[in-house]
Amino acid sequence: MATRAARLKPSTADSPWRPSADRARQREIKRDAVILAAARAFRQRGYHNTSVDDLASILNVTKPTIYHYLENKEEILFECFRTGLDQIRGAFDEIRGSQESGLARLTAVIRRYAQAISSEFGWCMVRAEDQDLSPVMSRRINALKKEIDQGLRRLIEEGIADGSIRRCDPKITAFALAGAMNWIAHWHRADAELTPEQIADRFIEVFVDGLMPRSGGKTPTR
Amino acid sequence: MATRAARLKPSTADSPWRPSADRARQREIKRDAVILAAARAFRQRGYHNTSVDDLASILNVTKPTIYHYLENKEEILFECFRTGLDQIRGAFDEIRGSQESGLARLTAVIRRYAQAISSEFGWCMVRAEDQDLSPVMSRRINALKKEIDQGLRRLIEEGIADGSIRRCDPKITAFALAGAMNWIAHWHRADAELTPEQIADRFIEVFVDGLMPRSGGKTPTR
DNA sequence: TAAACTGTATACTGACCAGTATATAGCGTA
DNA sequence: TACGCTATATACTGGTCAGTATACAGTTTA
Repeated sequence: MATRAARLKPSTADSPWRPSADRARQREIKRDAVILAAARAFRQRGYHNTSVDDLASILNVTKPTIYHYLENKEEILFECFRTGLDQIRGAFDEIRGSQESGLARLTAVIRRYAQAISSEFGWCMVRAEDQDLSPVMSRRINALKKEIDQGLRRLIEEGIADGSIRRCDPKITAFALAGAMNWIAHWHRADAELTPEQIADRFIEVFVDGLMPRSGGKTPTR
Repeated sequence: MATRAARLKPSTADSPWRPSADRARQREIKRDAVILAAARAFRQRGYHNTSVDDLASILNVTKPTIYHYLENKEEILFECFRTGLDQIRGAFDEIRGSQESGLARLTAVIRRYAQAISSEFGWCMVRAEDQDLSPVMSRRINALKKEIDQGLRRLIEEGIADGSIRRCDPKITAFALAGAMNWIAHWHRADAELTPEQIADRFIEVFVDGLMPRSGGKTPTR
């Protein structure tokens, strides 16, 4: 957006967009730095226990500098949220057009999902409260959340249709899956013994095979 | 505690403990009313977005009255948390001494767990942040949470030992179960189409049977 | 009836904090 | 060099809110 504005500005220099683009790039880098620092601080101390002054001091600047890059505190939270959520959306993008079974595609999404939730932005994604956001932001966030939920449900439905997933209630199953994964943000820390990949693999085992012993062999997905 | 203090106080009336006990009872009732109102308000608007003045006005009293029954805001949150958590502990108490299989006991706990999480106190239980609590309270809460987690793990281990549960990682499986259930607090509302019992039953189906179709018949637990 | 205790209110304090008004230094452009 | 734009700072404002000092009314106890 800043980049586009810079390009639209008339310029007579022989390399018109070079310096502007560079500045815009700098701006973006700094803005991202604020968002990352915020995500870390929010995860560690909570949204309400982190003041904008705190963020500024973490970044060795003062408050007005933060406000130079982002409208208000809510927008910071929103951007943290969105960054995390985009990773999960990416998981769905990756399997788009895949010819694999519904179950195989679902497990692929689960792996990426677990990674996103374990990231620095996981906490914001999971704990960003409706109540802390204006109605407008709240609607935007809920729309994004809904998209993820629908994506999970659709995969489950497709799995049922192609026979790779047992007949079940797609809605509740999607809730159970999302809940288990979102909860990772509560207990996983970078120094943990299990990597996000390992967690994902074991979750997949639990969900795919179920708790009851099977008479047959192992699942074909592993 | 107030009751005990009242009983210890020397009294010469012919029915010495009657009025005191009555007062203590009144006090308890009012204290509980504060906690319930707080749980509802916190769930609806969040802890930080609910002021003690708000609680007071919901209860048609003023702030000092609230402080007459509870030390500070943190204690209110803690009591909300504990009330919810006690319900889950009750689930474990109920199966104590049961002769059923590990899997059967686990599903029994899940049913009660789902109910507790769907209660008015579910939100507080799940969303009470470490960061909003003093180190002392935080430790107390984490000890209680750990107790639940250990309880789940033990049931899973016992199920594996008695053959009712497939061999799996008890720790991660307990996390997956707890996560799925705790997440109920995020999406379930009293007016939902599914009752907590129905949710629990479908969760059990998902976790027990797994996503992959089984060659054999249905699970014996249903 | 007097003293002590209990429950509740009014009115205040001190801290915190989101957001802003304004100044300024440096850089790009003419 | 002069102008304007960008990035950053200092210093302030207005509002919120947890928690408290104090008063008082009703009830129990002596």
